[in-house]
Amino acid sequence: MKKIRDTDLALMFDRFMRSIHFGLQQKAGDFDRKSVGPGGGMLLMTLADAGQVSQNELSRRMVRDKSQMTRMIQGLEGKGLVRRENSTSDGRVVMVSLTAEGEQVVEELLEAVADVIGDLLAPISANETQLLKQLLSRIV
Amino acid sequence: MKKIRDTDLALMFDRFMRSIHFGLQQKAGDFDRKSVGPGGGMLLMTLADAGQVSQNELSRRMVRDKSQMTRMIQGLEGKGLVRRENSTSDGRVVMVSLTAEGEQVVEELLEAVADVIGDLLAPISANETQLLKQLLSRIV
DNA sequence: TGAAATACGTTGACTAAGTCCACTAAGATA
DNA sequence: TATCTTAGTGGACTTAGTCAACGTATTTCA
Repeated sequence: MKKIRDTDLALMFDRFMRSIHFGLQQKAGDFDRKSVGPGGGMLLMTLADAGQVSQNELSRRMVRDKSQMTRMIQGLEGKGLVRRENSTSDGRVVMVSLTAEGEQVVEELLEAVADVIGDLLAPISANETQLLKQLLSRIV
Repeated sequence: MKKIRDTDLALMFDRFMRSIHFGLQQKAGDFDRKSVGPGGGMLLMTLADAGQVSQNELSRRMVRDKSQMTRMIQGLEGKGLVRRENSTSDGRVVMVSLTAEGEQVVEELLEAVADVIGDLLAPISANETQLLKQLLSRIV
């Protein structure tokens, strides 16, 4: 059996992510009514996970440039999926959260993603999946 | 403890990959003499892993559009890092492989990536890392 | 307290990545 | 041979990512 180097993780992770995007794209018509795209989808999912957070925190979590955050959020705001509010405690920060419609879109999105990931995870057992998630959660 | 959903894997994987890119960027000056960038780097690493393969196989492995493959490869060929040769058995296919210089660049790149990934994997043990790699290799 | 440093977000300008379609040429099918 | 499929190329376009400059709000600390 071929030895797996740590660096192969990069290739494997990349491939896994791309497979998700690819799988989603195939069924994008089913749920991407608002055409949020991959980037917007990730942002919505992050918000679903994080609740109301500052843009700064978002860009930290998603490891994206703050300028990119601004623009992604503006796009989703225009579609009525997220809400921006000035923080009451710090005049510099803008808090972002999902609107009701955003919640609904994210729900459909999560369903589709779960579907695709489910297929990808088929080769390993439920226990192993659990283990994988635990390991990853400790890393990131 | 918060339940981790399967869909969170997407967020975690994405984040991990971005952390790698970010980490590499910090030290890009040390090894990216040819400025291959993230995309070129992934391609070189894939080639290092695969040996001589067709473009088609490459685009399958890397889950990227074939037209994108063409252009990425042209870029690296121009830098003298990869070689393109017509297949002797099938006139349609182009076989791609690393040049000697490409081998050297990829070696430095792998070292840098190993370094960054090593840092990221710090929170888990060597055994757990091994486990993680085994699980992933069965998935992708 | 007030000046300097720092932090959050926005914008502009640019480069890289990804998508989609049409097209050529070689192979496969029948 | 006529037709279908497959590998790769190129064009045109959209999205993503980078980098620096700027405005405004908050800390820091002399």
